[in-house]
Amino acid sequence: MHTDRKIRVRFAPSPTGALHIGGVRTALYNYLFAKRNGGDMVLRIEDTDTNRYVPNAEKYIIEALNWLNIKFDEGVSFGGNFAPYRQSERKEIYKSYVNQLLDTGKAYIAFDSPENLEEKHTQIANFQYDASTRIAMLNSLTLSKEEVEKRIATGEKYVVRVKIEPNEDIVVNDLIRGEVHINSSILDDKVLYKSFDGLPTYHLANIVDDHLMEITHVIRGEEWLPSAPLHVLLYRAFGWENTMPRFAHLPLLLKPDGKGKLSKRDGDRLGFPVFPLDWIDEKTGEKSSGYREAGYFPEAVINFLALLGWNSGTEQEIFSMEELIQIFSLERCSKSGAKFDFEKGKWFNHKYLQVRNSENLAKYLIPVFKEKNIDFDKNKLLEAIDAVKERATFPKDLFDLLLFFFVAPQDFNENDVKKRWKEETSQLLTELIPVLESMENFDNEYLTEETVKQWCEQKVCNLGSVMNPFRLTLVGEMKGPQMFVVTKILGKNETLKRLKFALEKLNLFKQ
RNA sequence: GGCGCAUUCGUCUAGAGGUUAGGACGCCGCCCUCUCACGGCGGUAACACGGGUUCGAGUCCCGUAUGCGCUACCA
Repeated sequence: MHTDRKIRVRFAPSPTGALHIGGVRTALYNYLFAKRNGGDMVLRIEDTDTNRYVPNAEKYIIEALNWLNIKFDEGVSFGGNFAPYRQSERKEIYKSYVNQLLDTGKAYIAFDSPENLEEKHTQIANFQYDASTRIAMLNSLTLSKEEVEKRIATGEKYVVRVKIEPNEDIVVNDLIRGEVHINSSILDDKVLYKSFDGLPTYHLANIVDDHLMEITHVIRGEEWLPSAPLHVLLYRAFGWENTMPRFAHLPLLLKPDGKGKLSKRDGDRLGFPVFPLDWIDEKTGEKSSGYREAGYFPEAVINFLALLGWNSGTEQEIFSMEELIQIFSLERCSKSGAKFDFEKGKWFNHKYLQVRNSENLAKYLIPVFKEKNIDFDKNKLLEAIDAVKERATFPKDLFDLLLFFFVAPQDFNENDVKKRWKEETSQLLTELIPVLESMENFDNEYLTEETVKQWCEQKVCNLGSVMNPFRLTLVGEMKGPQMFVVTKILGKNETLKRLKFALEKLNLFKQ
C-alpha cells in the first residue's frame, strides 16, 4: 500500500527516569530495522505526563544511546524537518487535531470528575466508560449544547474522550504476531485530552505525531498490543488509514528469576545492571548501576540485547552492529518473552574483551594505577595486559590479574606453599639462581625455557618441582601466564630479586 | 473478573508435517599443561497437558492449564 514511502521509524521514550534496558532493546531493533531498509530513525520525547516528568532523563537517554552507538537521523537534539520532536512543544498541534475529532463527532467532551468516576468504579464492578455507560454520564452527548457551553464558559474542567462505536471487529496486523482481532465493545472511551495540563494522552499524541512525522513502522513493546486496536480506530477516525504505520510488538524482557517483566528494582537485587548507564534518582538519592560503569563494552551489550528476542537463524552468535544491520529482520523476532540471563551477558563481554588490543584496555587501567600510586612502565603494562587478558571478563579484572608484575609479592599463598614448597625446593631454586644469572637477559622466553629445561634434565628433576615453586616466588600464588612470559616481562633483575627474597622468607617460614 | 499475547533443555534459542529434536550460556568430565585460565573434545538437560486432522505432529486445528501483558485524565 505504501511501499513507495521511505522507511521511517521512531524511538519514543518518556523521560520518567533512566532508560530501561528493555527500552534500549526497543531502540536497537528500531535502529537495525531502519538501517537495514535504508530508512530514518527518529528520536521523539513523549513528555506528556507532567506528573512523572524527570528533568535529567532526556539527557540520560541521549547519552546512553550514544554510548551504545545507536544513532538517530533526526529528533530531539538531532534536528530534522518535523520539529519540534518534544511532545510538550506540540500542544497547539494536538489541540487542532482534537478539535477535528470533536467536529466530526468522533470524540466528545466529558465533565465527569475524577471523584465521580472513582465512585462509579466502586459501585459498579468492571465499570467502563463506553457506549453502554456514557449515556448516563455528564458529557456533550447527554447534555444540551447550551449546558455544555455554559459549563465550559464557567471554567469547568473537562476531558475529551474518543467515541468508540460498539461491536465492530478490529484487526491489527502485526508484523511479528500476525492478525490480532478484537471487538470494539471491550474498548473504553479513552481520554484523549486531559483536563488539567493542556496536554493530550499518549494515544492521541502518538497517532498524530506518527502520522505527521510520516512514520512507516511502529516497533514497540508488547505492553502496547492491547491498545493497538484503539490506535487503529484513531487512524480511521482521522481518515489516515491508508498511511497507517505497520505495527510490530516486541516480546517483553523478563526477570531472570520468578516472573514478570524486568523492572529497575531487579538490577540491584540480583547484582547486575538493568540500565545502560549509572543513574541517581534525584528525589530519593537512590543509585542504580549501569552497564557502562560496570565494565561492559557497548558492543557486548548490543550483541547480547540483539539476541534476546531475535536470532539470525544461523549458529553465529557474535555480531557487530554492521553485521546486525545486514541481517536483521522483524520476521525472525520471537513472540515470547525472554528472561534476562546476565551470565550470557558476561560471556559476550569476555569475548569482546579478547578482541580489544592492549593499548585500548590500558586506558581503563592507567587511571587505577595512578590513583593507587603504583609505578609502572607503559610498555610493560601493555605486555602484561596481553599476557593475562584471556582470564578477564571486565577491564577491571585486569588489575588484579596483572598487579603482581608491578608489585612484588611480600606474602605467599599459604595453601600453595604447603602444596608446592617441598623439602628439596630451596636447594633446587638456589641452584637455579646461577643458571638464570648466566643468561644475558630473559627477552626470549623460548630461550629461557630451553635453558631451564636443559638444566632440569641434567639434574634429573621433574619440571614441575622447579616450575611450581618458581612461580610461587615470582607471583605469590599458583596462577598467571606461562612462567617464561612472566620472567620476560619482569626482566632478569626483578626475577632474581624476587627469587632470592622468596627463598629467604620461605625458608624462615618453613623452619 | 474481562480482553489479548505467549508456551522446545535451568536460560537464550534452531526447527515452518517425516530430525538420533541442533547450537549457545551455565554446570560436569576428559585432553592440553609449570599454575590459573584460554582452547579442544565429550556429557548433562527440553517439545506444558488433553483431544483431534494426517500413513505420520515439536510443527496444523480445538480445548485445558500455566505464565505474562493490558484493563488510569501513565507511558
